[in-house]
Amino acid sequence: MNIGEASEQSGLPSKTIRYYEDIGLIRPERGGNGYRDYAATDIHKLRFLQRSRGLGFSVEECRQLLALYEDKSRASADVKDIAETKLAEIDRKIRELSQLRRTLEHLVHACHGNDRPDCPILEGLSDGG
Amino acid sequence: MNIGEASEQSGLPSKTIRYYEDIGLIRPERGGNGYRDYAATDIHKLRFLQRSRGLGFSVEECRQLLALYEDKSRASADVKDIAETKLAEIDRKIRELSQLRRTLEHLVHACHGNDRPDCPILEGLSDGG
DNA sequence: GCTTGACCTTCCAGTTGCTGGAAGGTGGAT
DNA sequence: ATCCACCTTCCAGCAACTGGAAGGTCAAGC
Repeated sequence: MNIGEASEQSGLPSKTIRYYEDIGLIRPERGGNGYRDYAATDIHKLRFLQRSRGLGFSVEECRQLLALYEDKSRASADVKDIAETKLAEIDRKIRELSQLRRTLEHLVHACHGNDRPDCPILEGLSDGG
Repeated sequence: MNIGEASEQSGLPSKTIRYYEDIGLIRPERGGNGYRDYAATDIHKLRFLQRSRGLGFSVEECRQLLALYEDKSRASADVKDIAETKLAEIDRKIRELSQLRRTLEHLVHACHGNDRPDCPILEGLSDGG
């Protein structure tokens, strides 16, 4: 599969896919013509990258997450720690998104027309939960 | 409140806080000595920025989100559209995080010791939940 | 009152993570 | 053979910080 279709399948621009190869996140085969050739697992990894990057994980964190799928990493013991740290982080992100959602919804529905500069909803903004 | 305490309260490095001022996201007062002076609402905004940035929203998106708390924006009609778009986006992010969580947990608990290069869990990686 | 040290200021350079564009090769269709 | 859409590398620029230099501020202690 060429990079164009890989781009479509993963939702990532070709440019970004090449960049991810530059920094060693993926290693597609090359055809006789020099074109990159993406296998199914490459596409899975790319989609995974597309998602986790969009969810606020850094490229290095994504590298760790991807490493969890590599055998040598999965064999290692401290990788479980990494995974559990990531799980906790994901839980926190989910909580924060839920809070953000509540705040936003409240703001849209309840605060319409209120023009005080220090709207009480602002108070709830940072309370997390 | 000086920038150091604002940094502690918000979880953002002072550098980042100054940067956010540079690009016009916040406008703290200045004391007679030239020091930035952060009010409670500034802290709320900073914490909000810390969170929404960490959740994968771009600075420009954060600017839009912050604008929802400004009166002129709240009065406008199409801002409700922005808010609803953001709500949908947040819902999507929550779903993706939940899927990422399931995948990760499954991988940690169920795939231990499996050293096939194309572990079937990889298949589930991109299926979104 | 003078020094010490922790804070603050601006400015400028470097890093990360892309993103766009130039210059040129490949490959199927007419 | 020529077209056009694809691919390649390389290099430059942008977004969002991040670090460090050079210097001002302020409360504490001698």
